[in-house]
Amino acid sequence: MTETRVPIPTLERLAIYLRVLLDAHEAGIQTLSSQEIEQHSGISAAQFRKDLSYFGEFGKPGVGYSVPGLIQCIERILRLDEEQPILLVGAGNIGSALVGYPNFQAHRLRIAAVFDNNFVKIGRPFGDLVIQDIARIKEVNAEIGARLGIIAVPAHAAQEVADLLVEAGVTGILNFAPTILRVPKHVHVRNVSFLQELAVLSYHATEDALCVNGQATRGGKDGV
Amino acid sequence: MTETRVPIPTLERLAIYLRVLLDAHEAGIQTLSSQEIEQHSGISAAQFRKDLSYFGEFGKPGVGYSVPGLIQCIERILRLDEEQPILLVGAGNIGSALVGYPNFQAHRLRIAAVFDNNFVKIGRPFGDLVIQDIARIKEVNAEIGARLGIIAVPAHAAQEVADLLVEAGVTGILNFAPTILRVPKHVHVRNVSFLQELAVLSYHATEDALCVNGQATRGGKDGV
DNA sequence: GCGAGATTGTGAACGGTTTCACAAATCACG
DNA sequence: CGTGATTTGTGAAACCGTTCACAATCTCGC
Repeated sequence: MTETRVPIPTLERLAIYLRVLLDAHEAGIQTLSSQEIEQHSGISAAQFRKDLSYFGEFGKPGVGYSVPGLIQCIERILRLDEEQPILLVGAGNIGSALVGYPNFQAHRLRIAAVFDNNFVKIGRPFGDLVIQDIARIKEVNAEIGARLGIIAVPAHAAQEVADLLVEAGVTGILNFAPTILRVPKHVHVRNVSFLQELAVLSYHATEDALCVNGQATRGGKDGV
Repeated sequence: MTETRVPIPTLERLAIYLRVLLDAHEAGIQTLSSQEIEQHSGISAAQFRKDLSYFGEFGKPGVGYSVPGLIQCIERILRLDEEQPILLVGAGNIGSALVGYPNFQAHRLRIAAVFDNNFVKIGRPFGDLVIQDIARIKEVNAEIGARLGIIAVPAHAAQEVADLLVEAGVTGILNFAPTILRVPKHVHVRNVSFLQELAVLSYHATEDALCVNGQATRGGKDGV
């Protein structure tokens, strides 16, 4: 284990391994080999071992990995070993789906507060929470101390919300708005774009490669 | 432009360029250089040009790219130039957010039918649609002819739904359930996992590298 | 206690994407 | 029409992540 920076894909897979391990744990399985993890995760055994090697040595040669042990380790790595409060901004459809999302709990992720700028919504209940005024976000997070925030507002408001989240002390933002966010260097952003995902699928869904080369260039005329 | 397979990351970025171009178009801008696209998308100019080069030549040296022209080309590439019907399975929170998602329209993506297996829900309105029995999905899609499907059901039901979608003729699946789906080779799956995204952010949100090496291996004892 | 069998951790090879750098193309303007 | 400034498209180089292959480690049964 050399002191390299951990690749993002590795971190993403870590969350997958964790899910597999939690399932196995629930099923009462005590030990799993990298081979078996491959079967359950679809990720190659070699990849799994390499991923873990960034963080240390967690298995026993000839045996495999202790399920409860590895769960603990991965949770520690991902900082999911203690409750991780999250600020949600945007009490619309997506926000609603998120507060109702049942799987957060198992990973100790908890939406600790919801904000919106719509005066009609402020004060109304939202899941177990009450919608608060976005203007008070900094003040509220002084209590909560959340480092994670979710942006579930329309694109045109997203940058402003991002600025507020950063000011409130958030260093990780999950962004559902289809916009590029400008944030300070120490803040991490991950974008979730349904459109992007569907666009990629749309491309693949039709296999005939209808190339549009020459035409395309000519199409440019109307713009110049 | 050689006849290479297009990298997935390129396709993902194509959707981003398209968004930037649509914004520019709305603002009345007629021409954009790769440099300007970089400014608006956060993706390097060289990357942009390389991405487009997989599909042909769309720009004019010394000038840049015609905004309306390039919009058309990218839409054609991504098969977003004509309406793309989508089957949604799962009339829960996430499904609800999706039918209410306003940005699909601009990309000609349309959720054409919603399915669920809950008898209480079947027949009820859902957005502009009526929830239909999942058992009839194949029959219904014989009419619609959708090639894209969205899985927004609990993890334990996801594989079964995937099988039904494939049988109904879908070749691209957007999966919101936290499970690995097994599908035939010709079917493409893209997973959206809030947990995974938040886990990655959670890792980065705390910068102190608390390594847990030796301990971890020992922690394994309780499992073996 | 020892040999057979299993599985890990990791350096090295590989393959694919991104970045670089520059020739070719286009336009503006005198 | 020719020169200079601009920008594209793309081969080559650099970079990064994945796959491979094997020595080191551990367990089990005799």
